[in-house]
Amino acid sequence: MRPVDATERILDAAEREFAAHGFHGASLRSVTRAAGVNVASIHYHFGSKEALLRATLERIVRPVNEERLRQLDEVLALEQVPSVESILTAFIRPDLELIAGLGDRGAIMARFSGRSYTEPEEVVSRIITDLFSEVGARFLAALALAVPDVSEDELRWRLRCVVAIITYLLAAQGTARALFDPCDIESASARFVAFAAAGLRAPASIPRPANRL
Amino acid sequence: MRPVDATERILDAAEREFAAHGFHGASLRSVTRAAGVNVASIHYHFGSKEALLRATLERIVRPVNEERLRQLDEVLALEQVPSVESILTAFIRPDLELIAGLGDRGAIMARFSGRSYTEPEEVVSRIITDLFSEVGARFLAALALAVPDVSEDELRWRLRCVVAIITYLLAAQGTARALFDPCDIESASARFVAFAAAGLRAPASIPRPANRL
DNA sequence: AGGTGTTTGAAACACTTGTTTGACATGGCG
DNA sequence: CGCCATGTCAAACAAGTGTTTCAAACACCT
Repeated sequence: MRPVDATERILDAAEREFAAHGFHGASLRSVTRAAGVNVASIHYHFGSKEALLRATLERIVRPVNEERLRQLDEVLALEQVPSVESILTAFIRPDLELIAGLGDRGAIMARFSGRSYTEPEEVVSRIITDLFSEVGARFLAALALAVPDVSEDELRWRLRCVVAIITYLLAAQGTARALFDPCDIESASARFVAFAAAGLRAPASIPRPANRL
Repeated sequence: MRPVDATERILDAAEREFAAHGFHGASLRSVTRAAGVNVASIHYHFGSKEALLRATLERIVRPVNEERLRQLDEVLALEQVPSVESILTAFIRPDLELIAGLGDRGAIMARFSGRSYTEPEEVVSRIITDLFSEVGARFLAALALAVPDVSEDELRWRLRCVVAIITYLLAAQGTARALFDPCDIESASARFVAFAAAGLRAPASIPRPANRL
C-alpha cells in the first residue's frame, strides 16, 4: 500500500508530522523515522527542511486548486450570472472531496493545509500566498459578478472570511472537535454554503460614524 | 514605560515571541534576551515553557472574555429578544477595543491569540478550550434566542465559523496583510457584523440526501 | 564484466533546545 | 549583627536540531 519510492514515503510522513506539530514542532528525524529512511535522504531529495515543506504543501494544494478552477469554469459556463451558492460550492467541494476520498490521510491533509494558513512563520505564508494567488483572483472576479451591490473591496474582505472558515473547518478535522463527518460531505457543504452565501450577499456594511447623534 | 517587574517583562516578551513564531518556534532564550533577564528566571517565575505560555495566554484572554460577558449581559438586559447584530457586536468588540487601545502591543496580542487557536499542539488547544468554554456556552444560548428557526446544532456549527473569522482577523493583524486598520474599529466591526449576522440568520441548510431522484 | 550515475548509510558537524544546579547578591526583620 | 527568604546569575546539563561528509551499495547501460 505504502509507496516504495523514497521521495513519496518522505512526503507522506512529512504530511503527517507537519500536520500534527507544525513546521517547527516537526523534526526531520521524526519524519525520516516514520518514513523508514535515513536523515540525509531528506537533504538529498529535497535540499532542506523548508523545501520539504514546500513540496509537501504543493503536492496537496496544487491539485485541489486546479480542481477548484475547473469547477469554477464549469459554473461560469453554465450560468451567465453565477450564483453565490454555485461559486462557493466550487470553492469548497475540492477540499471536501479530497478529505472524503482519502480516509485517514484526508484528515491529515486537511489539518495540514488548514494549519499552514495560520503558521506565523514567513516561510509558510509565503508559500501559501504563492499557491493561492490565482485562485483568489479568479473567485473574487466571479463573486463580483454574483454580488454586484457590494464593493470589490468589501467583497475581497468577505472572501477572506470565507477562506478563514474553510481553514478552520480543515484544521479541526482529524481532531477531537472535527466539524463534519468526512463521509457526509453533502451536509458539510450545505451548511457551509448556507452560512457563507448569506454572509457574502449581505448588504454592504455602513459603519456608523464614531460619534453619531 | 516598560514594567520594572521581571515577571511582567517576561510576559511582555513572551507575548511577542509566541505571536511571531508560535509555541515551538519561540525559544526561551529569545524571550529572556528580549526581556533582559536570565534564562533561569523563566523557570523560577513560571516553572516551564508550557506554564509560561498558559500565563501569557490567560493574561490576554481572560479580561477580554470577561468584557465579552459583560457586554452580552448588557445586551440581554436591554433587549428581551436580542438581535444577532447586538450579540455579535458584544462578541467582537472586546477584541477590537483591545487592539485599538494598545497600539503595537494590541497587534501582537491579536496575532498571538488568533494564532493560538490553530496551534496543533495539544498544549495550546487545551488551554484555549478551558478559557472559552463559558463564553461559548453563553453566546450560544443568546444566539438560540435570536435565531430560533435554526437548530441549536447548526447554530453551534455557525458559531464556530464566527470564531474562525475572528481568529483569522486577529491572526492577520500586525502582518503585511492585516484585515483592518486598528484605529478604525467601527468599520471593522460593521463589516464583521454585516457578514456574520447574515450568515447566522441564513435559513437552515437542507442537506439533500446523497442520492436524490 | 566493468564502469557510470544515482541512492543510501552511519557518523559527525556545530549549534540550539528546555531545564537544572549552585553560587552569589539583595533586602527586610528580629 | 546574623538569619532567611527572595531573586538573579553564569554555567553546565543531556538531548535534540538542521545539515554535511564520504564511503558503501545499488541500478542500469554498453
